[in-house]
Amino acid sequence: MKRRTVRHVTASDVARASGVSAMTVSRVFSGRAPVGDRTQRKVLAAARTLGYRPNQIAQSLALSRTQTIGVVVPEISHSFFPEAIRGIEEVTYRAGYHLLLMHSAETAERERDALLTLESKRVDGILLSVAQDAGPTHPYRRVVQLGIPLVFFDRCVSGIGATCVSIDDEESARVITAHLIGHGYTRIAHLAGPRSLAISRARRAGYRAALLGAGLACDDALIVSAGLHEQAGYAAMVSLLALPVSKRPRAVVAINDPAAYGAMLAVMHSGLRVPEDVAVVGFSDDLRAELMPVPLTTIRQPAYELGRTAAAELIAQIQGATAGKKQKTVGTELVTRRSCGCVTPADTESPARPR
Amino acid sequence: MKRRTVRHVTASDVARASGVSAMTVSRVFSGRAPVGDRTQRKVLAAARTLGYRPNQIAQSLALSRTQTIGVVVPEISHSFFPEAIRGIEEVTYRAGYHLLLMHSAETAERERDALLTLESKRVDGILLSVAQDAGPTHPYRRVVQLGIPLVFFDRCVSGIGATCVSIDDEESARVITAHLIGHGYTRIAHLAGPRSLAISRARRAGYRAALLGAGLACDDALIVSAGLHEQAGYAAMVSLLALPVSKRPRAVVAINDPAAYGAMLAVMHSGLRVPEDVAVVGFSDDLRAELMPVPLTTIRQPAYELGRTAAAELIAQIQGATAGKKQKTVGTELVTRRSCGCVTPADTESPARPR
DNA sequence: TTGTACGCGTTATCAA
DNA sequence: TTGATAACGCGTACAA
Repeated sequence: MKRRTVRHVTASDVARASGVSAMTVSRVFSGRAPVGDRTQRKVLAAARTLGYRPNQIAQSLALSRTQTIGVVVPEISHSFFPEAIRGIEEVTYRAGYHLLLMHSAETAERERDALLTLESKRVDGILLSVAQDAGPTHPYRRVVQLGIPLVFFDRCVSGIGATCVSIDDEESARVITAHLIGHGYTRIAHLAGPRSLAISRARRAGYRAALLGAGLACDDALIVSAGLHEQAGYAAMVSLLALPVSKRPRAVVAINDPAAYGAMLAVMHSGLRVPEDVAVVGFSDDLRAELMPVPLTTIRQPAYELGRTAAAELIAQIQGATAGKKQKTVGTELVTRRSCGCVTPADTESPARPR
Repeated sequence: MKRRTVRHVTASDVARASGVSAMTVSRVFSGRAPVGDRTQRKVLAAARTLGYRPNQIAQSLALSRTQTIGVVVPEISHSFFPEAIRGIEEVTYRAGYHLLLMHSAETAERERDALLTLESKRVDGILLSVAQDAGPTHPYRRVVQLGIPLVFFDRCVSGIGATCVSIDDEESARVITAHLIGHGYTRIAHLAGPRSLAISRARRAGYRAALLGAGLACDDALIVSAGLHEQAGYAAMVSLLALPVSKRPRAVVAINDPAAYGAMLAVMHSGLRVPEDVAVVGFSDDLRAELMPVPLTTIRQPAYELGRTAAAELIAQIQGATAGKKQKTVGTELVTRRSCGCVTPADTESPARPR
């Protein structure tokens, strides 16, 4: 005959049991008020026997503070985001904040929904990575105007006064493209991401900058619009392979690792070899990069570090720091493996040791 | 001169602006009460111009319901959990619940902490996967006694009256071991997990059952205690390879995929081949299984499905269903790849098509 | 159909 | 050092 409705012990219960007022109980638990030594012991004893835990919902209402941070991600299981979330959690946990995790599923509608919900739930701040098909209207602006601290991570929107923590996409794309150029490639294609995403535009710009900086022509026929996934990379590569042999690229800079993987498969399925016939490089260094049929040369995105940085920045803003830089970047690293054809076999012959 | 403290629009503000009482505003937004047609329009108009959103903290306090579910996971970025969380999110989102994500980092202390916090935050229910070094005291019992619905997923604790959703570890381990036996292996080792985990015990039991069921001896020297990670698998395999050649196993059943990966590397680093000299099979089918130096034969754990099932079960309990089965299992699948030496090369020569 | 009074559990404020 | 009271923003119960 269990009662269904949970009956929780309140401060008044503890107060009654220990012969003081509810206010004193509150003081004991909040810690920041003078309480008599004996009183304190009495209260704590009563609280222990009754199993009292302060009701954080009531606290939140009274204090207008929830100690909770909303995290909005476009994907949950793409390896980048779990890592970033781990970084976020690491920092927020230490600072005494908890995470409300929302999933936008790459859609503008669910992202908007998530923000409104987080507003209703009165989170103290929001960390957000923009959905791929974020629409034209910006629900972010409302958040900023309400005065809710907002920090974008990885995928940002500029011009609305929110801080952005990301890698330097343009510079990183320039570096990896220049790496190919430095090893003698000249006909280099780019599997570009959706134009709606700032990272797509930045990476494309870096790709162009590298070509132009090396005095190479930038042939628009070699820039193919793709999505962010394997299938899209596969399809885009197929279309590049359909070009006349003389126009066919000898190397490909993919928008990210999954797209690079798709491209790699397309090359192999067409009977060509990576990197001998077509070199492929990615962007992300997700878990699988090292284990692909041909280990992938890519840009390592420090997802964990990025999450930490974004979280630290948000907490600083919540705690009233005068908003610092609007743009923070965390460093990336070029990871050279076999797929770019720039390494001697000996370097990568034996499988990596466990890490 | 922005004010730092967020000033939110309340129901009273809307009431004043539309010439009704706060109660009527509440009725309009909760939907379940008779409200005059004209009144409704007035209220909605005022709410829109003012940008009113109900304060869910206040709602929660009044209703003793937060529409929030706590999710406690021991690891965030191990590929299994992101997938499971995605399944959980899918179901809870549709049912109008939100997720408070807590990370126990495989420690009993942080797990306990997480549960107390979730209690304080008055979540409507909790989904939990047990930490590896969960101590002897069970903080779960308190949760159950308080009447907070609790459902374990993947890693469970029995005997405290909470439902458990998991795969049938014992049966799955039996199946994959039997698969090896069916292909002629007789000296089969097991890289076992920590005894403290129920899944470790179950998988070990399945391994034994397969051997005994086939009339094979179960040699304790071939059961090596390992952890759940690459390094542990590597070390355990090294110790097996140090056995006299006649006692050395021809096949290894690892507790999970990371351990199998470590074992595979150990075999290769010792100059032997997988599967020709030592066959290796795993358990999990994480993302990397397909892409390992030798593609890994393993048990596919439907993490997504498991998350969905656990979430659905929890919501049913929250909504007052008489607690159903205490134990639910979701099906697994044997995924045969090259590492077990049971497949002809032709089957796996070309890389998989994109999925 | 609408409004008033009160409670949810806590904290800030002021008085003792 | 401690207690009484009001307030946080909303919903239930009842009255109008």
